[in-house]
Amino acid sequence: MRTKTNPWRATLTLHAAARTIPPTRGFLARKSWQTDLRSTGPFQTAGAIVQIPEGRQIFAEGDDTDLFYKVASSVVRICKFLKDGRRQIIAFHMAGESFGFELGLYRQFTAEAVKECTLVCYRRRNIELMAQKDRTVSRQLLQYAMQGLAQAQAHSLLLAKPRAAGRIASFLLDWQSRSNNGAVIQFAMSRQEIGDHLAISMETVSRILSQFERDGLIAMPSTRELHLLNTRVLGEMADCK
Amino acid sequence: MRTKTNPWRATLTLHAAARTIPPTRGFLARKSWQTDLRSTGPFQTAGAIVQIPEGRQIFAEGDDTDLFYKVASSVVRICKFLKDGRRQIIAFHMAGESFGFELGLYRQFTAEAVKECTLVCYRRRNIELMAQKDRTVSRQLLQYAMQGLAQAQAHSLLLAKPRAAGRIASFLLDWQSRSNNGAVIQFAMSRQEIGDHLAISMETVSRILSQFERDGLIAMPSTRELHLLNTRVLGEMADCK
DNA sequence: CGTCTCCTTGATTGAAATCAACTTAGGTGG
DNA sequence: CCACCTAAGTTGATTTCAATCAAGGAGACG
Repeated sequence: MRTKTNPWRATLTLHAAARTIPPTRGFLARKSWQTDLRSTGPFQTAGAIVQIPEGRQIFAEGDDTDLFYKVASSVVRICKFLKDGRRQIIAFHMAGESFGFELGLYRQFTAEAVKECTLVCYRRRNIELMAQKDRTVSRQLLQYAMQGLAQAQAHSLLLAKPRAAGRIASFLLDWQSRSNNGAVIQFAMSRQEIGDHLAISMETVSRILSQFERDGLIAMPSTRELHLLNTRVLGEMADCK
Repeated sequence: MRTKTNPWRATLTLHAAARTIPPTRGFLARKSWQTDLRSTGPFQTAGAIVQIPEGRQIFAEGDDTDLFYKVASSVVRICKFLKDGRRQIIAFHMAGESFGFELGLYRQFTAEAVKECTLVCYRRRNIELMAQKDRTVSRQLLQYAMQGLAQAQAHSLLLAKPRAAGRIASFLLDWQSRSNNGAVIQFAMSRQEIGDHLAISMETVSRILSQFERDGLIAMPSTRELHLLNTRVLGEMADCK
């Protein structure tokens, strides 16, 4: 092994295990299809509930796109493993958000549980059949796709920011608005994961969060808990840098 | 910087049946969830042809999302004007590609003609009504949204590249595959526009293209014409940096 | 108590932004 | 046709910011 530690190499070994352990298709086929009490849409009766342990892969690049998901609890990361060894996290999804929608027959991205999470899993084929009969289903599908599009575009705008501080400020405000938890943010993900999402190094994430704290913009009671103290200035940083 | 007038609305009233549009191709051409409406689709009779002069705005941030478009000729840029004065171009669209699809009632982005261009314009309300009756229309809508999603995700991956050379190499290869013109690329856009798309400065774009030429990766007979000489090495740069 | 992982902080290096000067291409009118 | 003008593009010098390399600290856990 190398002297330099690769924080997600551990997760990579989990992938290998995950590929053999949870046989996505058979596993779910055996599972009884049950009603998702959290869902309110027309998909209500179509989902199966799945539990995924921390760090475990949900699907991998190259898999069939025969299933898609909705997060019931915790956080999921959607990532791409690049040839140069980097991992780019193109999205985090939290409770209520759907993911796993893809255009082609095979997946372009890998999905993994950031922490142990509960998902509702839909069989694409079933939903497509439903969409043929039920107009509300096809509208819901379009809605999901458009939400994903808006999120991806927002992420492009974030990555286009020239300064790391601006990206982190944007990320904090976005995360706050999505988690609906007031000024308090509970991070499920590590500094490394934040960095892989914002395309900056773990060290820079740490440095800038420290700087924000020194400037009185945030408070960090613990490494994974963060209070936004001055959203106005954070917003200015997000807008301007 | 640019004119604020919207002179194309007048042109809209002259309703002409949309002629056959070049079919979508390239990385978006996938099997599933795809409907090809190039000659028989219901969209064929629903579009109005519009001509937009160079640099002119097609729609602006804040406008109603009551129309969407397909490019018949030339190139369109979709951009966001940021508070710090920067312009981020989130996408270029070329012949055969559609744009202007947005989730909400009001636009998040501005569209402008890079060069004088011809568009086919669809009224969203009409298409939605058609989608209620015709399943192929609703599938086409979903298809458009998914294509936009895939493109936005690809752009996120591009912007996440840490080195400017990698972004430019990716951009060149993407542009080549979309323009279907062999190894020759004709740029409609300026260095500044490329920079605004890749989130790097105009000067760096110029420097790196010069470097590529010195390294024998490309040839530049003129500033807007570019020949890819070594796509293998360009591909490696796109992958690795 | 040691060990591991995650996080923080410091020192150095490297790449791109910025500032600035200069060149080229394209258009206009004499 | 040329002289001129302007916008676009190139190249160089300097500065700035974040990556990298390196070391140490904090918390979890057996």
